[in-house]
Amino acid sequence: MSSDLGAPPAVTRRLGYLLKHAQLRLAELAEPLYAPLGITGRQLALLTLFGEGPALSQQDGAARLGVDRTTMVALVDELEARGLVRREVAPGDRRKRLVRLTGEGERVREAGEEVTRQAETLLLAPLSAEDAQGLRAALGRIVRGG
Amino acid sequence: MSSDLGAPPAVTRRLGYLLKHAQLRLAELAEPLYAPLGITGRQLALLTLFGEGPALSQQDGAARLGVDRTTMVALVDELEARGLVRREVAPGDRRKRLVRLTGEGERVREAGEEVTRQAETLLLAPLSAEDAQGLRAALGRIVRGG
DNA sequence: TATTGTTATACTCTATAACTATA
DNA sequence: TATAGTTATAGAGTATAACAATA
Repeated sequence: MSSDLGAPPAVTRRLGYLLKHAQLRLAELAEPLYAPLGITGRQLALLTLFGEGPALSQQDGAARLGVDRTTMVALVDELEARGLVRREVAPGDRRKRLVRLTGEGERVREAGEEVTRQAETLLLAPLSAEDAQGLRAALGRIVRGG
Repeated sequence: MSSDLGAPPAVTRRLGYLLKHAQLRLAELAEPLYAPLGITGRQLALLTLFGEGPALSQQDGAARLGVDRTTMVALVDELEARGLVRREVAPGDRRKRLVRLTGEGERVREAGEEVTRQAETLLLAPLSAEDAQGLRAALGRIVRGG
């Protein structure tokens, strides 16, 4: 009883621990799949964000992602440098920059979303389809704020 | 259809997004509760880790938490400076430092774990008891690596 | 006056490399 | 030679403050 290193440690039952490590594991699974596309998971999230629905300004995008608008500047800079998005002055308000995907950005987004599905499938592999769906739904409700 | 800002955005259905924001929300709920104890959530996780079972060396602790051993040095430094833990040379191996909670550290750990339960309860409030349990179990299985 | 994007700057978190002591 | 802890340093990632253009 002195080398009881296999005992279930309470830290690993904390939600904070579980959420952090689930995220780490997802990143581990996903990054190698993104690498061939030449983008990071973060960048793909941005392509997904700006690629859907009506064009968003940088600030709209920042708000949705929960990051600061100054952070968004750098993120959009990266994508613009790779030719995946372009900035357009908003017709109605010349202060705003609408972020739009280029043709190449659109292609990368589609390929990336397929890869995201693969990574999520790997992460959720230990769960039944039902439990996987339940996990996603539960997280969604938590995030949208009880 | 130009100001369709309420449409469900695909980014927010990605597991990466959900996990990150669930974590952010938990931190939001928990940090104000930890503040009166004079510790951060991170520090409490360390107290929980080192407070249970047989004493762990810094490196053992680092491995369990999934951080680098150099990171662990700084984390233990903080707790030691607050008088919550002390380092002891391991009897069998003078290179190792066993991290043990002081009496004060034990008191803070207990208070902190109670607060952690409260924060988790707040986070899980939108879920039924059954779904909350299902979420914890699903995350556990994912993290332990299916 | 207020807001959007931008820049400069600083802060936090974490890891890599190199050192010391022990094994 | 290898391992545990340590230190110095550097790299992400992010935010705050101040500025220019526009509203």
